Amino acid sequence: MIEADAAGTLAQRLAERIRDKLIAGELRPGQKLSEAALASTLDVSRNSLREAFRLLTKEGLLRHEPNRGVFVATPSMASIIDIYRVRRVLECRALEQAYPKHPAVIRMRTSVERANKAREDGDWSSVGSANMAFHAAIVDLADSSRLNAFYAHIAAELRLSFGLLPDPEMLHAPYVDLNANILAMLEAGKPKEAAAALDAYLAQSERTVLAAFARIAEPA
Amino acid sequence: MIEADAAGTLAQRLAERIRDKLIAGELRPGQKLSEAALASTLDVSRNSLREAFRLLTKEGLLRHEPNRGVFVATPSMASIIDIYRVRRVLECRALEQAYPKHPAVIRMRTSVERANKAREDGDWSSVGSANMAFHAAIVDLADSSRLNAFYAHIAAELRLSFGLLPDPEMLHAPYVDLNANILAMLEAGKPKEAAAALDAYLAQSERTVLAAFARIAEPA
DNA sequence: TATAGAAAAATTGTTGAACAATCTTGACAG
DNA sequence: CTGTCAAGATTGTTCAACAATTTTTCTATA
Repeated sequence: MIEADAAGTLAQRLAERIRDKLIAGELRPGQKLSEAALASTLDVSRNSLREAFRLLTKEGLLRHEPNRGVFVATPSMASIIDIYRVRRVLECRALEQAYPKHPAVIRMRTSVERANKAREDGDWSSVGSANMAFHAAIVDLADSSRLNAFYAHIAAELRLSFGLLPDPEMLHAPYVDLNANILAMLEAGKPKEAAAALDAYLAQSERTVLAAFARIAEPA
Repeated sequence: MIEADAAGTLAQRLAERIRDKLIAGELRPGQKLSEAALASTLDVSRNSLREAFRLLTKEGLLRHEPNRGVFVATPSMASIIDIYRVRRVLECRALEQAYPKHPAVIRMRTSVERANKAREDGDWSSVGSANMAFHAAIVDLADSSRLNAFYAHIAAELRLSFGLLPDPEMLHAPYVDLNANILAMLEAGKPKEAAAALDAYLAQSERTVLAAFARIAEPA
């Protein structure tokens, strides 16, 4: 893996670079992205950058105000609540209706194992990645490429919110065991119970994120 | 309402114009959209048109093959099946978990009434519109702007498939009464039953569409 | 005749400059 | 202090050009 991101058109590559900066926290929410400045920084033309902006705006990562510019999307209580509603619809339904021998179940299991190992090593960042992979695998149970793509956007947007929080990785840590439980129920042929557990998981996670967000949003 | 579509940037307006042509059937699936030709037809620059292409590609209405061009998305059995999977996840879950006094219920009712009236008048096109509105209202029960936006894309893509079929509006006609039943169950405080009925509805609709599609796809 | 391959043409990818339209800033008058 | 208006900066849009890639055309050869 020597190559960086040499795929497709320049706009796509640009979108990827900016997306990385976004989830890496290099670009702060609400920050304005000047066309001229960014174009010269990234050493591309304004036209190409604008195409990338259109891409990222459609993904919900940027906000485009005509004649005013594009800004990094700013997470809010409302957006976090909205995102968790989406997660409940997609994940719970996919899990509830899942075929217990679906290939994605294997990915769920490997994700749990990776998370366990990472937790032992104290590698919280990897715990977070494994957790995200676990939930992406759940959505994949529904066998729809459109749902997968949509969930990828939602997950990226949620990561934007996480980036604002202190100790973002720690948010995932408590849920490793819950994931294992959910997986066990599914493999035991009890998808309904697994879905119920997932619903509880999401409710708890949502409360935690909202609380942490409220703490930093209004320190008044 | 004299104004046509004077909102936002040129790329957005272009996207809307092309989207309209797409669902109106003026642009055929698989057809290549030449940048130079379309730009001169629509009397805009290639750059602006390219921005619009990026928008519509993200919506799933166009397909972008780097260095080869953009094409009108071509419906297939696989895409129809995928879309109906999405519909089941979004609509059934939203209905099942719905609060019976949610404002969207009113829109569901007016949609049913509009469909009934249109059917009496033999206005099948309006029956179709009312039917689409009914299902959009169902998704709105989940109270998520992201789900609403996603469903709008899915609906537009499905309409692309309908456009290929003979008597596309007739596809909606048989379902007016089923919608009324679903609404009645929801208003009677039985969301679970309503969701089950909707699931059956979608299964039947999917079969019909697939059968019609198969008939025109391989007339060998 | 068929076909592989090279040359030519057409199309997409990308850039830079230019100007119009709109927004932002800041000075100034009341 | 506040509202107005001009100046400056930024986005919106177009155009022309060239590079990179694909498609088409044509030819030489088996």
